[in-house]
Amino acid sequence: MNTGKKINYKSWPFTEARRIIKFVGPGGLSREVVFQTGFGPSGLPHIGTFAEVARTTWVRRAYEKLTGAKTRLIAFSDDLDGLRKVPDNLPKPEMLRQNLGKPLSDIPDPYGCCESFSGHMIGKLKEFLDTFGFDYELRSASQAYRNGDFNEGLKLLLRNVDKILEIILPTLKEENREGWSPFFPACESCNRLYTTRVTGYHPDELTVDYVCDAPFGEVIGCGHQGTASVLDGGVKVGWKVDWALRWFSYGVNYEMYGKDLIPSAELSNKIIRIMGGTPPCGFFYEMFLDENGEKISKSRGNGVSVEEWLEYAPVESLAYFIFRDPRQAKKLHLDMIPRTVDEYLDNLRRYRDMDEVKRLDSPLWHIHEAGASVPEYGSTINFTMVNNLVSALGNPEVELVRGFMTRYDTEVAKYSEVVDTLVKKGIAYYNDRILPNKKYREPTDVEKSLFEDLKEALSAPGASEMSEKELQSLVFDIAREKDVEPKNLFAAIYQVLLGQERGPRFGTFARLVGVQRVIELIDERGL
RNA sequence: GGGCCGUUAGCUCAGUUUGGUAGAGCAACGGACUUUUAAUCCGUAGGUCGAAGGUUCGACUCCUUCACGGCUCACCA
Repeated sequence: MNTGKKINYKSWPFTEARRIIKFVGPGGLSREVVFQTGFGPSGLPHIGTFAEVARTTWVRRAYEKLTGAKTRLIAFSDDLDGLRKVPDNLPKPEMLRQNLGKPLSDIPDPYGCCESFSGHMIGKLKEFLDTFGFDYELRSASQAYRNGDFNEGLKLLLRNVDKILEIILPTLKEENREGWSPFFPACESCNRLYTTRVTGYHPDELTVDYVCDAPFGEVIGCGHQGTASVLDGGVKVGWKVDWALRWFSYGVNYEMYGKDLIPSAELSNKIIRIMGGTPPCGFFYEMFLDENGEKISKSRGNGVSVEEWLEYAPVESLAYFIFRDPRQAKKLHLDMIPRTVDEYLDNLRRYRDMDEVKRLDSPLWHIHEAGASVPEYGSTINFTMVNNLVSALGNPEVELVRGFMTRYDTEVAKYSEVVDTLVKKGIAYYNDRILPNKKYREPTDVEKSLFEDLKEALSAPGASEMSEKELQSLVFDIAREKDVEPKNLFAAIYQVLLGQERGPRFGTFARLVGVQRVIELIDERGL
């Protein structure tokens, strides 16, 4: 894989890959590079989850392409975090309320199907990621801590707790500094994490003393006093320290994060240095915004979910959208789906004629498994056209739409896979987003009589055998007979019969849906 | 208060790494197909590249300052 080495591919995953190459140094190329991405399992996976794994994967593939080196992607779930508040979109809120402050991995599954709360969420995450064919190793905090994966790092943290406090405390509000500890012991009596306070450190014994008496939301500590080992899951460490611990223990070389985590990443960098480790190559990305430019938040329900997007458009289009410059905040809303899909299809058409060098900088190369699975597409059919067509046909079957398109472009059959998805999604989009906004105009008196003429002509013997051309000229004849500009009658057909400003060529349309259907449309409007 | 991003055509964005008098798509407008209407083709118009200063023979591009819009952080991962 040396062919690409001298070429400066400029798409951002390659820019990132070059950063990693520089970062690991000449000796690093022979070692496996570890990419990481982390998730909080307190909720269901969402678009940010998708974006983070996708982007990390793109950089990973670019790095592999440039170096031929081996890589791994660790997907890490923070299931040892305590439940901080009861999510309002989950069942059994009362049960969850009673478990506030306990590790997510030790709380029953509110859906009742998995072994724990976090088990359910991790299962969903896995399902979600597998849908898109991502390659990753799933790990969880509960396993990692309890298996002792982090023990070496935890020892170092305890031995250097003074230095860590020195770094973290100045970043806290005055009133929170007193008594703050990077360690959260799980109370051996009530199993809560956030109600314990560390009262003493014992680096030689590898333990901490604690008392479980702190208030946490609606709950308060049980009053238990004890000593916990920092090893094997006896304590969990606080967020920024946790991040450093993971980097240290797994030898993470690359991780992406939202820009809200920049300060956290800086602190974690300092902490891992105290531990004697090397911080990974970090990359922050901008947030997703809704149509009003506000940050997308699941709890507020603004913006778009992955599920919604996939209902109306193929997954490739979402990947295509997310691919664009991660350093630029992106507005994400459903109304931009048609444009995004069309742009994606445009790229697909152009991809065929690109040389290898250009292809590597195409978003399609990246989003389709490093160029391994870019579909062929040469038709001019796009999402906008499908939408117009579906709209004109009035919620048709997939078959009917395909038939219509074949008339327009005989090539369509060659790309049936792409086109069929397009049509299916287009129909869903039409039903949910266009149909509710249709406006049927009442016809004028003149138009009424024109429609009557049209209906009469279409009902005449032999009309059902008319060709597209004959049907088309029928409209002209009828209009001219009454001294009406033909274009006005066409406009009336779209606005009165179909409830839209524009539409397909009448002859083709009538031929496909059948003369009888046109008559029905006229009848339906009470003409 | 700290950090960050953005500002280029009506809209959505390329172009900035490696300086050489601005591009695409859509929208608009005009035309062609002896019938403008899912379309296609040809063409036209549209930008003091947020502002000012600096470096340079030359700046959208590099440097400095500022303005505007927005995001984010202070233990919540």
